[in-house]
Amino acid sequence: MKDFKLELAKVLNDKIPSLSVEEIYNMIEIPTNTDMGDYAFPCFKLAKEFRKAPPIIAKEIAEILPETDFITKTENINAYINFFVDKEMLVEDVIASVLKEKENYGMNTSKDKGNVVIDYSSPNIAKPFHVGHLRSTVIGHSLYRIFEALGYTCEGVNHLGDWGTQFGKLIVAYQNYSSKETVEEKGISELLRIYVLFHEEAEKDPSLDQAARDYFTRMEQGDEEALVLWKWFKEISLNEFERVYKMLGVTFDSYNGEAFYNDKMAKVISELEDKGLIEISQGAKIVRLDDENMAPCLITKKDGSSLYATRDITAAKYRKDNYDFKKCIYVTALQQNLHFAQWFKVIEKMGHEWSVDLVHVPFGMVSMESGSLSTRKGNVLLLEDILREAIDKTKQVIEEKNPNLPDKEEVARQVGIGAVIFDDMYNNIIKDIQFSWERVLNFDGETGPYVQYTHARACSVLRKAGISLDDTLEVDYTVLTDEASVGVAKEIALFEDTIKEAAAKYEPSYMARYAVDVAQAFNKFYHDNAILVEDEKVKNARLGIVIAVKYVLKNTLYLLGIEAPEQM
RNA sequence: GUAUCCAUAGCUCAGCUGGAUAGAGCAACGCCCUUCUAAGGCGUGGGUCCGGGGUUCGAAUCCCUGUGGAUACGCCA
Repeated sequence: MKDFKLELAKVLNDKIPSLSVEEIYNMIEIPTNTDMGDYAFPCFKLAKEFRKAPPIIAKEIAEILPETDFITKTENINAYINFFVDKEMLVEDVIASVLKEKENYGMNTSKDKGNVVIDYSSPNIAKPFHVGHLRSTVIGHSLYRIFEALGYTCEGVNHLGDWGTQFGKLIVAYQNYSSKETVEEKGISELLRIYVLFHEEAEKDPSLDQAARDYFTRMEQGDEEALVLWKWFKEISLNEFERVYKMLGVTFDSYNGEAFYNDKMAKVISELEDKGLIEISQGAKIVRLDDENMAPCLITKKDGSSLYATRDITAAKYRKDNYDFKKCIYVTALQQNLHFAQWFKVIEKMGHEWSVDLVHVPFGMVSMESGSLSTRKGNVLLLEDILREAIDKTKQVIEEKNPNLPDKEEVARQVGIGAVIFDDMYNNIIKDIQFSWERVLNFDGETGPYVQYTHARACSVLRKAGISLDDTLEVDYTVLTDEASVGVAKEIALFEDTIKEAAAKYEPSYMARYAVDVAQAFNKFYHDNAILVEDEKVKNARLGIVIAVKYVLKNTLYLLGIEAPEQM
């Protein structure tokens, strides 16, 4: 695809040699108002060099610019030079390349950019999967696909919270308040019940906490009895998680959780000691970070057992050794900022230059009307319940709008879940979210179902047209110069840049916003232009747009981890 | 107390590395289905961009400061 902006930068560079093509490229803007042009070049910055007022400079440059094939009109308003690109060329350039590349449009399949490790979802074993876990899961999964689309090879790691003192708590709780039969029968909900109960009881009787810590220490020392229980709890949880992942369509390449690093930590601790970073403080091993204006990073407790940071440092080293990553991305809540800042710094102090490739992607908190989520307090909203509710709502809408739809169950699943995923990533991920049934179950406006609906609409037209996506379409681009058609083409042209920006900012929301932009442009086009008309030339040209939109919407939804049903 | 994050329309938010009259969606009201899916399109109303300084030709955007909210700060993850 041709980069008109770059071509334009070259033309301008010819008259403004003091700036590089790249500098000019970065100065070129897209006007807020489309009837001011397709591109604009502001001349304010040239004032110093030319020693003239910006509007005069703009006027002078505009006058000496050579004629080019792709610029039809150059207009000078104040300090701006506005350019109008040849509409036919623009539309042809964009639509033809989508029709040529088809489902690979915008997707770099070369896999030659190196490895990216993405650590996401990472739920704690023995706790149910609630709304709070959705964000990491869905954001990480989307980033995975975004980086793959840019040519990276991703390794999706579910760093399960399957190690730590909470298992000591769970074991103590199990022994005190439950039985083998009850856990077998009720599964994770029983584990949750006794976990909550434990915390209530421990407030009254602190010796329970001590007992829990002792049990965890035994686990780290390889105690059989403790490990059998631990393994059992883990299996129960994993079964539950798998069910949710399947619903969401989320996958992982590795389930190496915290326990996986149990036998690898000693080496790291001795490395820290060898490098003189460890200090004993109140019986615990710590790395001081005073010079960084941060609290110390705790490496081991006074009883010698490991901590969160110990396992993260160990895991990072393991990943570097095994994946030789270009980046290692951690998708976790903003609350963990300090934790990541601390241990990233520890890695740096160890002398590993790859510490700069460790990236924490923080997201905002999810709360409910009823207050903050807390597993320990039992204030949870299960993700599965939300997904089910969304699917049910979708079924109702289908019965109302399209009762003859084939495959209703499957479509309801795709749309209901798409709605939940889209809602979670529509805003910048740093924003806190207060969970709202009203918002999640709203399918109008800037929502997942709206984008899916637009895609299904495009598919419907293609079905009615009786053409297959494999057919080669003769498109006469001269009939696609109306505002709505050009509008669609311009949106499509932004696809690749949007993916790059989404990756650079670790913001799947860019893709969600983009999906809506494309859908809006297409719906306007759809409304303004009859597609299946008598005139073959017009029909084929407009079908070209429909096909292009279908591919772009489908790919954008894919990058968000959302399915694109052909009918709904 | 210290650190980090957030503050834009009634509500939820966009606004890219500062640039031409601050944009969407929801909600409200009005219009458009004998025409390819109305989960759609079009229109109307609605804004001291939290306050105050500063940098700049130019600030919602950058810097400082105040206010309000959230979160985190040693043996949880």
